[in-house]
Amino acid sequence: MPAAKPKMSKETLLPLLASHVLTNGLGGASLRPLAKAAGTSDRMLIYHFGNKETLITELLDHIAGIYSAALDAAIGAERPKTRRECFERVMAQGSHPMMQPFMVLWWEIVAGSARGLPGYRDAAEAMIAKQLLWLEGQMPADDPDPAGGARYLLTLMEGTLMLNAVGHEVTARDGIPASGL
Amino acid sequence: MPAAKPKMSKETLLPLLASHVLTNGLGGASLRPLAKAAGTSDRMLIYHFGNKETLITELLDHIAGIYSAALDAAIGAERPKTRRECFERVMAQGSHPMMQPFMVLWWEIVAGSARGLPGYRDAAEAMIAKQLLWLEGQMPADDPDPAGGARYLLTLMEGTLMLNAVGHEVTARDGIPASGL
DNA sequence: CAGAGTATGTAGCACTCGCTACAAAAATAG
DNA sequence: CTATTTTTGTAGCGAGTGCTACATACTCTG
Repeated sequence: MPAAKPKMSKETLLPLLASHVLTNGLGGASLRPLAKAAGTSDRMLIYHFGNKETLITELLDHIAGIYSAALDAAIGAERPKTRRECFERVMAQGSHPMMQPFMVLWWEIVAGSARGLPGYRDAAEAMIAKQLLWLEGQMPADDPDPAGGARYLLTLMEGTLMLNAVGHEVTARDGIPASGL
Repeated sequence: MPAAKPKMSKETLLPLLASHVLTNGLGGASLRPLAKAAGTSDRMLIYHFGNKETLITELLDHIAGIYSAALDAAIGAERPKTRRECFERVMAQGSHPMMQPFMVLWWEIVAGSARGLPGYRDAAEAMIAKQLLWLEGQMPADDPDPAGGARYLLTLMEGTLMLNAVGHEVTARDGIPASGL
């Protein structure tokens, strides 16, 4: 017998949409390809979400949730000894090929947030807040100021990731002082 | 008599196109609005540039040139005394309202570069390289490692600007250690 | 001035966009 | 089972997309 209908809904649709957006981008996403990736029609996307804007907004929210869950799942076993070690470990994780689609999408979210597109700002804020919290939990146990250190490392990380994104890997690598942090 | 025809060409077109893109964004730019902003028709844009892709590429190159010239025009009179002073001065300049359209566009360029869109990467690379060079020239005169310091400050700056772009101004401000740099 | 090349306007093509009207099927309620 | 509501398919609308065909002007060369 043919596959039974999976009874689609926002909840079943969003993961499929997210997966499509992670590989194909967010800015150029249009209803018909999105629908095809989710096994439906544009007609049904509008039916479930009302219009494209709220679809994107809810999709961004969903993606922020995925990201948050991914961070939760990536808690290191033992705490790093130094801030530098923490930085390097987190950067290694963020540079992992598996995370690359996420990074590519991330800059699109930043761009949308900077331009004030609806939904982007909230998603970006949530993802940064989560990352900050997570980073704070990953700081060395004896760090005198974990919250401040997390903010500092986050700033360095994002600057480094951006330089990587635009092909300045060398600048990014040499931008981190050999000692200090 | 009516205004004489200014004899359009790539060179006369690009500044008008750049101005339109700076306020209206790059991703959603389409030929007809671009042409209208430049006082022409889509027909003529294709005539001069061949197709949209090379138009965007040349436009990005032109915008990188504008940015470079703006940096050249913004050389401080006297050198800062410390790296921190240098950082704060440069950040103040980058946060100036006048520069905001540039910053909004910048993240769009980063996103395009991360996604591998043609032309974006080269423009982003050029702008970062220019900024790095400029920053190096703005470092304190007695800095032991101006090139390394410039890379470090650039990393911090871009991380901070990104946090600003997504509404984490507080995180951005507190992400810079009170002493050290 | 004749002819050649360059520049520009008009109209339109094939396509995609977000979205809707209409109707039929499917599930649910009584 | 009947009646109502929820879910889905088909078809299409009006607008916008990049781009082209064709014809016309303009400008320069001989």
